[in-house]
Amino acid sequence: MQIKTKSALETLRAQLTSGHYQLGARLPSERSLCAVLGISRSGLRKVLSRLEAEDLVWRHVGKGTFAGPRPALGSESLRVITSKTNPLEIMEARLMLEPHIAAAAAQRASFQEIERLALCAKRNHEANDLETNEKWDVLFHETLVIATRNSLLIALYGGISKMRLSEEWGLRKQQWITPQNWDSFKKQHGAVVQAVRERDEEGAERAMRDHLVSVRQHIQSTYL
Amino acid sequence: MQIKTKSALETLRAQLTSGHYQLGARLPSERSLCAVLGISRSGLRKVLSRLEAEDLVWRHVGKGTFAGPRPALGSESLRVITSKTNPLEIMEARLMLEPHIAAAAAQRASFQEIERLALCAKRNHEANDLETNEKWDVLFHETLVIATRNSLLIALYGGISKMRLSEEWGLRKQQWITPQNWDSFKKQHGAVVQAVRERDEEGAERAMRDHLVSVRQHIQSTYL
DNA sequence: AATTACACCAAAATAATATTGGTGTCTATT
DNA sequence: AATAGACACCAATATTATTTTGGTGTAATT
Repeated sequence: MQIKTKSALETLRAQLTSGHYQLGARLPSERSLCAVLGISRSGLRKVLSRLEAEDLVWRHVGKGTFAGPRPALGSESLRVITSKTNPLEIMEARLMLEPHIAAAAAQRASFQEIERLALCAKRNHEANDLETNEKWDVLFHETLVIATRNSLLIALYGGISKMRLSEEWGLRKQQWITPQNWDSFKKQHGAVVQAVRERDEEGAERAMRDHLVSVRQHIQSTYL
Repeated sequence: MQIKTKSALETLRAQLTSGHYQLGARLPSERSLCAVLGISRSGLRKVLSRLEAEDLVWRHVGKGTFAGPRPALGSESLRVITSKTNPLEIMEARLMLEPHIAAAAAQRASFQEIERLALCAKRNHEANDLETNEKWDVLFHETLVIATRNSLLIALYGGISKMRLSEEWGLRKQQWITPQNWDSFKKQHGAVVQAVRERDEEGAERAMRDHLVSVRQHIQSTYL
């Protein structure tokens, strides 16, 4: 490496470590930065590659060069996720969230929401095709999360709902739904509704966990 | 209402109830639909307003008119949520998710991820301004969720992260961050890292819950 | 009095353009 | 021979412009 590019490297590294560029801040584009430093773009790119290896910057086509380590998260949209996730991942996420959601709902649900919950469970069981069944089931769990009054939770859960209503998901469900578990799911929904109605937070949490564990079990048995 | 518009109303209603338009399907634009039905746009809009009141269609500017009831969830973007939520809501959501995330991470984190975790905790404590501190803290928790290997969880947590990095949030944080708890937060992060390193799922879960409960307590004390 | 025709608005989708990092080649310099 | 520079081109992304959509009001028409 020549003296010119070497001095440029040290200049940049000094600026990055000294806080001249804040964490996450965007550096000038390569085309303008190489002019400022008085070196060619090829030379600058070697410098940047090295700084990237040191986790002092990270780069992305079309975006630019940024100070700090590469953020591994937040870049992917939900659509991209749909293709990468699988039913077991979804169940893991639901098992983390929904029992607590049920508990919070038991604490805060309005009378109207409880009735709506019961209606969803009823329609879900009455449904005579899988698509309608799934729609009411999704609505059941959505109603529950809405009852928590937590707008962030509601927004987050929207991601799960969208995924469940996606087409790829629908095709998969019929593999593990059978007349036997159809009936046990009905009982489990009923248990959740009753616990919420009685403001029994622990009971709602337990009933929801039982339900989701049961669902996961059926998925696992058909997938493994 | 004249006979022409009345017949148009019934035509549309028949198509909507008979399944000519599937649930969620998009109807032609008003400008083309009124031509097809042979009525004026003003007349068509009255018809559509009535159908909307009957929950047979729902409309949105720039999008179009759709068959079925208006979807209650998932329509709001994260930016909208940011204005409606508050620190306590965020902490409730984090308390639901992150202890379980920590447990899963303790089970699956790679060696590299554990080192990165330790680095984030270190940089977080070294930071001498609140903004940098918060950024490393967010990175810490993001690394943890990435270590779960669950792409859905990762996507969902992205919503929480974005909210924490929003400007409104940053202004609030300095109200509850003090030199005293600065140090206790450091110890709590260290406890999480150590538990993950020892593959102690229960310990990681407990350490994370302790940490978040502590954070929530500081928020509550300054807000109430 | 109801309907139509028309003009305009803001939200949203779509299309077009510009910018950015990534890559290779050829020339000039050392 | 080896390195640095200048250039052209690419694909991903951002930015800007344009078009389309439902929403609203007013005047003319029937």
